[in-house]
Amino acid sequence: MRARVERFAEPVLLLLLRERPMHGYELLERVPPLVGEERLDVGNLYRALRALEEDGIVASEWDAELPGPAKRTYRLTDDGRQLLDSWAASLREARAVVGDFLTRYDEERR
Amino acid sequence: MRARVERFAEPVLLLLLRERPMHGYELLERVPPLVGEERLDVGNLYRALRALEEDGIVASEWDAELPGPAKRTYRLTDDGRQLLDSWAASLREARAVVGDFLTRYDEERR
DNA sequence: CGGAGACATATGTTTTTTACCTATACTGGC
DNA sequence: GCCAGTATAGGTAAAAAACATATGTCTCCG
Repeated sequence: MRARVERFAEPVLLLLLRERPMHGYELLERVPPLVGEERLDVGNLYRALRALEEDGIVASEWDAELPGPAKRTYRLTDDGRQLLDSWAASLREARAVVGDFLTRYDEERR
Repeated sequence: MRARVERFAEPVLLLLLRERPMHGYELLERVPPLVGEERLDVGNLYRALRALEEDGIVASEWDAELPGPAKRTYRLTDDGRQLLDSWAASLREARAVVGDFLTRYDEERR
């Protein structure tokens, strides 16, 4: 019964892409440690990326640097940066709410 | 796009019931401020309570103190206390994960 | 040179969680 | 008698997550 933040993978994705553009497979490896999970579902990751692209949060292009399987490099758009900022604000609130819960939990502990 | 902790209403329920037994309708009023939401869905609340009871996390009995509609008073069982403890531990972790995210977010802000 | 395994992207389906809506019953006050 | 507040409960739709499978490329190894 692990407590998890809803859709937390999304802001993590955006954060990583703000640091530098990368492709999906790399995100697949880099997201989990930040989320505190073993692994990220592959299918859902690519679906999420395409959804974010539809909404103009990320943009991608195929890498033509020949060798290796076709890969798409994603980068954060300006709208994406804004979305990340609002995720951050919202996560700060959520963290405070959990903090209040824990304070109250510790208070009346017995 | 509010960041919410998955199933957060449940540990809040348990916390409130640890403080003192109460009935569902009272929880309905007391949970939302702790969760940082406007309201808690009525139907889901009672469903959750019955599920928790099936699992031996809470126990309830009808109040026969006549006036008013029939009401059920819920209290936390020993198993419930244990579950609350493990929720708390898990929420502490989740809070730390979000904290790390925010630190990293603030670092490379630009 | 054939096959295993890592890299890379993607779709389909099921389950779980949440949201939304409706139903029922008792009581007090107007 | 009816309306609003108290109290519990079911049904169903939508959203999110988990689980499973497909397809193609390239590298390394025997």
